[in-house]
Amino acid sequence: MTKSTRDQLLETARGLFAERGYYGVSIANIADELGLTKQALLYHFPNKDKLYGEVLHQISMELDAKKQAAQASSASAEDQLKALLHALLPDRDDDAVRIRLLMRELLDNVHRASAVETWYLKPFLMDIIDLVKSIGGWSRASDSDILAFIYQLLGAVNYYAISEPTLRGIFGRRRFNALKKAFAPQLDAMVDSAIRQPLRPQTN
Amino acid sequence: MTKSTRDQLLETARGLFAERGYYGVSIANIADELGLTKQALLYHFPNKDKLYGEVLHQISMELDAKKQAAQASSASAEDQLKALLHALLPDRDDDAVRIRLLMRELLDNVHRASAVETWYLKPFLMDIIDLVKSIGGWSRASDSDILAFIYQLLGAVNYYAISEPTLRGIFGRRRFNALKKAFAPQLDAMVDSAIRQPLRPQTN
DNA sequence: TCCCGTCCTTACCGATCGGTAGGCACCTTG
DNA sequence: CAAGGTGCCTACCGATCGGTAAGGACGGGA
Repeated sequence: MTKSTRDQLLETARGLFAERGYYGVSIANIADELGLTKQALLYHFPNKDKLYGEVLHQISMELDAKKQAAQASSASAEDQLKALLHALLPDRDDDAVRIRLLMRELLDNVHRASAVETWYLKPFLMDIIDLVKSIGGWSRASDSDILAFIYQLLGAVNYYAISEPTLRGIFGRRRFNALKKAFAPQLDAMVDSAIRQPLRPQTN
Repeated sequence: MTKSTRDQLLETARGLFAERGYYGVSIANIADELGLTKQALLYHFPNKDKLYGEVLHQISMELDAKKQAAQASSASAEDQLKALLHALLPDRDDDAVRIRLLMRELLDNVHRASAVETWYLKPFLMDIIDLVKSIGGWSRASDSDILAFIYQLLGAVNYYAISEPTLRGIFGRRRFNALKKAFAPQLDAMVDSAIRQPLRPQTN
């Protein structure tokens, strides 16, 4: 069974939106990619905004699935956190596409009234806070400290993910591959060392 | 002495490009903001691309200045690294604007042939690699490990910077301010603990 | 056979895009 | 006073934007 036109449109739209952003892609561009006219697209989706919203919705669900899979995969909270970070690292192309699109959404969220990013992000972060809290030594940390810690890890992963093409361009394929290999262990090391010394009493 | 129209246009363009992206802003939008027509803008800049390029050029120079200031501010390499990270954290509004725009550039760099991000980023990263190398314990680390470490720190800072409005929306002003306060110390702690245990022999 | 959805087309709309051509007011310099 | 450059304007261009209207090809069921 081949994919429906609608699903193909969603997939194509996701790729193009991730690559060029909402305003950088016209609905005609998306339809063209499949050899269709934009009116074909408008038959399946009422307008551009709704199409974009559906793409975002799909992505937020996929991300949630990743989180739940990571939590189910391992017993120790520390390993669950690591598993989640590894799951968020870009392995396949569509991983990178998803992260790029969410990063754009984060940037656009200021001026466009798309609450999608917000409502998916909040429970996502809350769950991870709980996860970190159940790691020995972090149980008495403040929510702010934990959130800062988490957000730094997520930032490391996501920023790296969108930088891959640029880094490959800067350093060449060989050195980039070495970097790619080094990234995950280095991330683990960061989690390890942070967990070993959760927080010095800063009292700020 | 008041700012020249040209400088005002550059400043306005920077803000709008950061907020809505290259395709999300028309040159008429930029000129309107100053009560001018787009033809006034086109008198000062040959076309939209050149204007955007000049904005990027300014930003890359400002970033370079921050790096040099951080390196000059402190004697110990570790403190220099921390100083640089703190300098990159968004304090004023224009800090956030700069980071947002560079993040967009990083996303667009894949398809638009703007080499600007690349040439500013490469020496920037190279310098920081040297900086980290001169920290005790990291001198024998591979360039890949160091780069991964650095990139994680930069990612933490930059991702947080573009997330501030969203995070404020999610958690409210009070809890967001607590997070903002917690972020810098938490970042220092991350650097501290990573420096204390530079790398376990991974041999990958 | 006729009819009715499904799926996609051509034709068209007003608005806006980046950019060009040409002119007008103002200031400086001779 | 005349000349020329500066800084901005109105008018206009073709292309493209998101979206509407209407119709045609095609398949299944009555």
